[in-house]
Amino acid sequence: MIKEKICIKIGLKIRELRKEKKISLQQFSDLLNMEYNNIIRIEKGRTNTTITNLYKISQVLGVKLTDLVDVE
Amino acid sequence: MIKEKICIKIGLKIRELRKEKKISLQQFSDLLNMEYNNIIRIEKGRTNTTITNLYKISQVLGVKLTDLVDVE
DNA sequence: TGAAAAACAATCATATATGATTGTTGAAGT
DNA sequence: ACTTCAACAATCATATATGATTGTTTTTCA
Repeated sequence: MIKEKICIKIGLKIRELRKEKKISLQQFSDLLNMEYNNIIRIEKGRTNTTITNLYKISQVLGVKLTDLVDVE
Repeated sequence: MIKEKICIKIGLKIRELRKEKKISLQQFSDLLNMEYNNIIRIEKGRTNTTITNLYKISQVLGVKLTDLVDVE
C-alpha cells in the first residue's frame, strides 16, 4: 500500500467505529479535548496524525490501538 | 497507560525489532530515508511520530503496523 | 589501554499538524 | 421552501516534528 493511503484508511476506520458508538463529531471533540475540525482532518486523511492522538482516540472509542491501525 | 508513555513503549518495540533484524541505525536511516537522529528520537520516545512514519518503519522491519503498536 | 565506530544529545531552520476562526454545504425535519 | 444543525473546507497563527549540523558519550575491538 502506498503510504499516503494509510491515513485515509485509518481515518475511515475511526469514523466507522465512531458511528458504531453513535458519537457525533461534537461529542468526539469534547471527549478527545481536540479541535472539531482537526478530527475531520484526521478522519478524512487530510493530515498525518500522531501516536498519542491515535492512542487517545482508541481509548475514547473503547478499542485497542492495534484495532485502530488494522487496515491492511 | 498515560499517553506520554506510549511513544516510549513503541520506541522500545521498534528498537527491539530492529536489533532482531541486525539492522544498525545507519542502515535503518538509509532504508527509511529518514534522518539518523530522528530515528533515535523516535526509538527513545522523545518525539511523537506519525502514522506514515510508523507505517514505513513496519514495512522496513517486515512486520505489520499492528505489531508495532501492540504494546499494551 | 587506546582508537574507531556506533549511539546519542543539543541546536537551529524548516515543514507540517493543530488550534482557532469563519464561512459553506448537505441532510433532516417543519 | 425554510430552518436548524451536523459535517466540512479554507485560512492564519502557533506548536511540534523533522532535517541538518555539530559535538559528546558509549561501545566495541584490536
